[in-house]
Amino acid sequence: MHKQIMENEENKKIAELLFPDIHETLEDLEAAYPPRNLPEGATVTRFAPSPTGFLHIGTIANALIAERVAHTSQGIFILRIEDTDKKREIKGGIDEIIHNIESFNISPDEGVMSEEVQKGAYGPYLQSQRLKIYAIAAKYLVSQGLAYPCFCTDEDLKEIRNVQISQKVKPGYYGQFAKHRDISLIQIQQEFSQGKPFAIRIKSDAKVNEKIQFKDMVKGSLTMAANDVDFVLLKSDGYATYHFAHPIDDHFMHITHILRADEWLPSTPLHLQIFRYFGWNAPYYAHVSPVLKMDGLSKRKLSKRKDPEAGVKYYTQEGYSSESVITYLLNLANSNFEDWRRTHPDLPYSDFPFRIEKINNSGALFDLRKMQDISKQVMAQMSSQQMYDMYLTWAEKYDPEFAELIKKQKEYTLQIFSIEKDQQARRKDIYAWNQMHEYIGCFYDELFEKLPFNKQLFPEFLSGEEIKDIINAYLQVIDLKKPSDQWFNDLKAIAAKFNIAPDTKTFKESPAGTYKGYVGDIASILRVAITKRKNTPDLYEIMKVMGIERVVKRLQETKDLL
RNA sequence: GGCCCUAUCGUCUAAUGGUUUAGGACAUUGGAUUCUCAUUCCAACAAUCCGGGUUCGAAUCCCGGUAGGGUCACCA
Repeated sequence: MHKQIMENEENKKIAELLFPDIHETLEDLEAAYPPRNLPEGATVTRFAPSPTGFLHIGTIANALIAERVAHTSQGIFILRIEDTDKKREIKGGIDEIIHNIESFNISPDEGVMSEEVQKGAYGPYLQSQRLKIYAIAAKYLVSQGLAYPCFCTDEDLKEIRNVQISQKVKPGYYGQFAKHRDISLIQIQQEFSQGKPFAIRIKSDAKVNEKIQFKDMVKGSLTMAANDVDFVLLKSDGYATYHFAHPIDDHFMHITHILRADEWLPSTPLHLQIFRYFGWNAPYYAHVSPVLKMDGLSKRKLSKRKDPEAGVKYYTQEGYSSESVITYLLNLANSNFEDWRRTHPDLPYSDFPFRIEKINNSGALFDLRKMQDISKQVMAQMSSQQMYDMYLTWAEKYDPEFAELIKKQKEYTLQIFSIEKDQQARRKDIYAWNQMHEYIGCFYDELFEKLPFNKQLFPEFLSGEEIKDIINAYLQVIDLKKPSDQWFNDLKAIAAKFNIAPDTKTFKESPAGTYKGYVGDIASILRVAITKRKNTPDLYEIMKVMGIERVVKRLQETKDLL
């Protein structure tokens, strides 16, 4: 009993020696960050990326999930930046993260809003600015004998590891291998006098073969070995490790649900240990599997180095609309989203009742084809104005010349976007903005002139002279004010003059040689003449949008090329 | 290697011990419609990893195998 009291005294002295400038206590922190006043059932989630300069599509998926979980429960979604690894940090990384999640409509209610601005009463939200909080927490653990300073150098740790390898035991700083575990005040003072740097390690209380149980909202009930490693809490540079920052930040920010990547699952016992040491309630955990890719015969995570589609940049550059990416990711996370979308085509995705429990508990292969299909559907649903706005935003960055052109001819462009767009949807021709230039380029005279003219596109059974005659014949009757069926009758009439069948059926059912072709060939000639392309949307609508002057001009010019 | 997780058409998945001839979507193939193409519509193809057990009954529960994934840092 007497010994216990002496130890307690010694621990307090060690804490003072290690953290002489820290005078605040855990109670002060609790008072500074009181419980949130939220409606029953509201969840508080966070997205906590590191500013390493590369945003993975899976990271966006997790951000989206966290945002949906918070906002479908009237809760709060926080952006916290985990910038505790100074070596990997990249300049401008924070702004890039913010810019990216915003472009996917993922808006934090609280946290880091820009490099300079933070919002909310539970900050700071930049881990590099929370060092004092970590120190207060670490000092508490040391004073309780639950953590201790470790003066090991990299070489010391390497040596421990080598011994463990030769003895064929588990590597790590634990038990008998944790050489500073029972370091005394006097020893610490000695190390201190030599100016040695130190890290703070947890003093694990795990018993041999001890198991812990916890429930994960995605993976279900889990039994894992209790952590027996004296892992690092505070690095020698004063920054917290993830393992320490996570419980502390999420406790004082009153996060209710931890949504994070699957790879954290094995370290959850460490985090639970910390919550227990502080006597705090642990939050709910939900570990989300990563997006995978086939590599030869095995699956692996989408790789930053090998797979362009791993980066968010890929989608923004190619011009997948944010709605398309969100739809795909939501679909991957809650597979019933697809059905919901079909039955509620007009509702915003935010109305979808997202459920953590529905998240799949194993990784899915990324399917670009599926994504493209979704993207086509999303684009087909857009109004012409929406399409114009979104495309212009993209083009201004990635195709500035064309952006100028469509800005100058906004009304014309809107009309082009409305071709074959009835009440419900438009044609599903393209899935990304980078296909748009080629798709609609021929409408603009400036670009049309530059397009190569290819005689081969005309029906090969007609001579240049015959094609000229057909164009002339059409020029005589051209009238775009007629309804489309009458317009088409004109084409049939021309067909008749040139010994061409009025429809496919007649052509096919007549004996060989009766007709040279069918009315589609007439349309084809006009199509090629005014677009220089073989495949286009509805010819009649194209002509109407282009206007009679432009159509006549292009038909005239085509004759000169034959 | 230790610990953990996972296993249904090629891909994403549904089926919560009996509603099942295992459903849908993407992809693929064929057909119908259309002035081309794209659509749209119809159809076809196609799966419960293997072996045991529990049960009247198993994709579903249990055990073992196999395969894949994750993780074992003063990175996050």
